[in-house]
Amino acid sequence: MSDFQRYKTKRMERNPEFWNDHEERFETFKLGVLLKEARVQAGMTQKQVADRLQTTKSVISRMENHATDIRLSTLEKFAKAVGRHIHVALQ
Amino acid sequence: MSDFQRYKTKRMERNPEFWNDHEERFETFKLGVLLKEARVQAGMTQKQVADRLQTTKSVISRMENHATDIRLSTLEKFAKAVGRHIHVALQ
DNA sequence: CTTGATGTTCGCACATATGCTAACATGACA
DNA sequence: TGTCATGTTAGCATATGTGCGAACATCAAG
Repeated sequence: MSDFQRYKTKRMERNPEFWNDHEERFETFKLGVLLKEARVQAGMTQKQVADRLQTTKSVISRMENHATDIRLSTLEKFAKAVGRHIHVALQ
Repeated sequence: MSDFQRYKTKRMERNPEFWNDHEERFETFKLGVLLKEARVQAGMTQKQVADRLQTTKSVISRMENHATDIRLSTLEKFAKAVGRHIHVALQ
């Protein structure tokens, strides 16, 4: 089971109406999964990423889980911290 | 000359120190150009895009020119208005 | 059972993107 | 010359993302 499926199942238990029509939240959640995958693939803990960004682990956790939206600059910072860079395209 | 070159030249005249070390602004400006290109290719005016988003043309102009940062949700709205969708990747 | 590492969530203060109006510049066109 | 369409910019109010500390849950190691 994917991380996304796992999350969705867990989320549904607590708050069934969450997924009804919030396409945007859905999209941004997928981004959170993307962030986590990038971090894990870099072999880093949330605290390690946080230290590189001179912030705290709670900030990183929120980005990977709760965030309903995010600024491009924040995304870019995270990407750099895990040794990547973001690519944005309109297609 | 590209839109970017034109802008840079014009911007330099007014505010030479602008480009010294603001990589982030630089990046987000390139995004502005991307937005404008997408809109023009869609054959739409700023007002037409604004109407689809139920906002004003000044908002669109700022996105294409001044914006130093932007939310993913805002980017997505713009993309939809010009008949596209955004693609974000960490590579 | 205790301890440390890791991750999650909440509440608050603060920074800043966003939405709007108004004013202005420019170019096309009658 | 006057008018309209288009685009830019500034100022303000508002919405919301971000940074932080504190409390908590889980799990592995001792």
